[in-house]
Amino acid sequence: MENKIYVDVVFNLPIDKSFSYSVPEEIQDNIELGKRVLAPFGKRLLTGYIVDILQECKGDYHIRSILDVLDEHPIISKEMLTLSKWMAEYYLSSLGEVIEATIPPKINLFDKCRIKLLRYPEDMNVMKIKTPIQYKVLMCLKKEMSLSRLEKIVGKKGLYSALQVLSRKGLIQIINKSISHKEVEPSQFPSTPFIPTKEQAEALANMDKHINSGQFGVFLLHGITGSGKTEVYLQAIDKILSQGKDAIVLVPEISLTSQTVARFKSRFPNKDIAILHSKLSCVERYEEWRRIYQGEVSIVIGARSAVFAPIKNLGLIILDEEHESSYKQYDTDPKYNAREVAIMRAKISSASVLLGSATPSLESYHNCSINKFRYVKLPFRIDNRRLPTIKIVDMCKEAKKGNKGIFSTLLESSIAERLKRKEQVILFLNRRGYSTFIQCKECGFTILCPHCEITLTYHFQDLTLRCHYCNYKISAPKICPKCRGDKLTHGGVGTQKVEKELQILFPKARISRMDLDTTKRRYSMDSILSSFRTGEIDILIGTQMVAKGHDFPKVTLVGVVSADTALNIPDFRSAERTFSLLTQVAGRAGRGEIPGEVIIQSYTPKHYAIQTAKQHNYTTFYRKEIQFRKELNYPPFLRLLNIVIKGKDERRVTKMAELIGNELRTKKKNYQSLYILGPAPCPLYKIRGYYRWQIVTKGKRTDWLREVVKKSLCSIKVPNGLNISIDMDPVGLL
DNA sequence: AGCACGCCGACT
DNA sequence: GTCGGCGTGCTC
Repeated sequence: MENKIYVDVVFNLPIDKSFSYSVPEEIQDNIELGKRVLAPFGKRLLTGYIVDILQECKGDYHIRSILDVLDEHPIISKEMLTLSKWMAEYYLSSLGEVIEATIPPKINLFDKCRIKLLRYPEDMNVMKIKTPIQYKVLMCLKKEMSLSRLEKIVGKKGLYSALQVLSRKGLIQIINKSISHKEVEPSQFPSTPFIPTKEQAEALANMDKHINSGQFGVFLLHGITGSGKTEVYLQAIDKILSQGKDAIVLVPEISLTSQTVARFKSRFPNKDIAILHSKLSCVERYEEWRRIYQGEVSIVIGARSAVFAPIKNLGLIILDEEHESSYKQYDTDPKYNAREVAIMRAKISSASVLLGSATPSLESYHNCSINKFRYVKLPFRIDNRRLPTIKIVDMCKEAKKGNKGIFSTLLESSIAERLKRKEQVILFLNRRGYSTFIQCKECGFTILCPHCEITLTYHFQDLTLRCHYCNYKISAPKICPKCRGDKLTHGGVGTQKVEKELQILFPKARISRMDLDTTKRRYSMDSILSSFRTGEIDILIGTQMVAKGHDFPKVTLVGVVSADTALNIPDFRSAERTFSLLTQVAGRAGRGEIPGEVIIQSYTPKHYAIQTAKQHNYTTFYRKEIQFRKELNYPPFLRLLNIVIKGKDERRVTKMAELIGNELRTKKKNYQSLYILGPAPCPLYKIRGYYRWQIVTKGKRTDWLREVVKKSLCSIKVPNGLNISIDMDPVGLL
């Protein structure tokens, strides 16, 4: 006598709940955690994921039965399910949505879920075909048909129950050709001889002990630009592979995958490598995922979402440029950070994490200082090549000299010099002109919020300056509060403008621009980069994307058109971003034989982020920055959770924001060290007709933050036309 | 998220 | 009279 079995199922819906179903006896043997099921949900038929198996079912609701199990083998492993549950809780997302984010998109479309007609009833009455839909299904089915096709013909209404009844009567069969599952023997990998430098060897020896022990551990590899971090990655992976384990390598940008893959392939020629990122087509992505799932692959290289690669025996996750904000997903739920997820995944799977950066995030470096992470340093460049010399041009002085253009005389003459010598130039520009800050052209002063120390944003409707964290408001001054000068200007120059002016100054130079606009096409970035590498371009103008990881030996000059754009972004991380950006771009210069030179233009040349970048001094920058974070209660000392209210009707948005703000403030009394800032307009408070306000919550403990926010939001009904999104550990810049 | 129920305005 | 707007509430 078999016991009845129930399953808890979650769906890809914004519902923070699982639903219990009974399981028909015929498919009870097929039930397993992490498999997909076809289940009736209201009037709909949905694909859900088994997250629990129960012997009995309590609850006074009417229990329905699942229709079918869609997988032969679990699509979500036990470890991935544990990880998903943690993510759902931590990022305040529904489990179903998290699970859906961890598998390739539209995977359900690849299901060959088909309906087969077994026999046609001679007499409808004998078979008790009662409902019209059952009749319709039988009439439509010739021999075999996909479920989606059938749905199109007969409609969704009542289809699931009709199918259920018909399959019970043995008239039809529901077939799934699902993903198969191969167990593969981990093969021994012959290691290729490679001689690491003294520093690299030391770094590796440090890690080896822990990697060999097969225990969870996080390493921060702090290697200055050009110190050969990639070689350390390769060595670490070699170690992991020789243990029969597999590795995931995360890179911050899709553009970096192809060159990383090339490097890894030449190093591990007889290993299969999979690539995962969002610019792959659905089919390609699914195919790569399938290869990993079936154990054909030992190394996965990819962007953020590759952290979910279905690797079976995970040994190591590498995050290159771990400080990059692109590891944080901020547009769709769950708003996860691949760095945190990687660490959690490694913990669950007893694997290691290797975070690499020339400019570690404050959080990671701080974690080293409290011994949560292990710190490993590569302090020298390969072949002891010198770091480029950095010159800072004070643009205030430049303006006083009467130079009103974008380029200082030094930068202009330096460019001319390189052109004459047939060397290459990169001009870097952080085009974030949107943050309409006001800066004094005479003394470089920007007005900061007295409470939050972030740049105030100019609102032209009511001529005010506002803090978008706490909504501190003053009317926009006409003269500089510091030097009494009257040359207050709006910051922000675009790449197009730079290109135009440059073309006028140097009509013969071959200039190319690389930013979001010119790289939208799939391989356009690769083609721009390769023509720059082969010397078809003299000057490359670009945004952040030129700063990252590329190796151009012929580049001897890097110009930063304006270091202030990044510095004046209204965000508490603006100094950190400026420091790392300047360090990264500077790292592009002098990678060949000829030493490089960097010229940084700024109206605030004395700022510590710019000064420490000039001196290549991370430690000093860290000390100053961590002190600032401590004084103003910013991460890593307090944690942030951001609530964004979005809608087309501005008044309704602000009203809702106030309502939530009040609710939070009444609820926060039960908790210690909790701060509610705002509501205030978002830095980009109007996008495509939508108004956005935010409430920044700060607290010592993330669980309390989540609890307060959860409780406050569940007592508020969100009306139509308004959207509320929650962002744990936001990286800012919405 | 969908989908239905439900309760008020302008139409054949 | 009803067609249809979208507010509210539920889905095992």
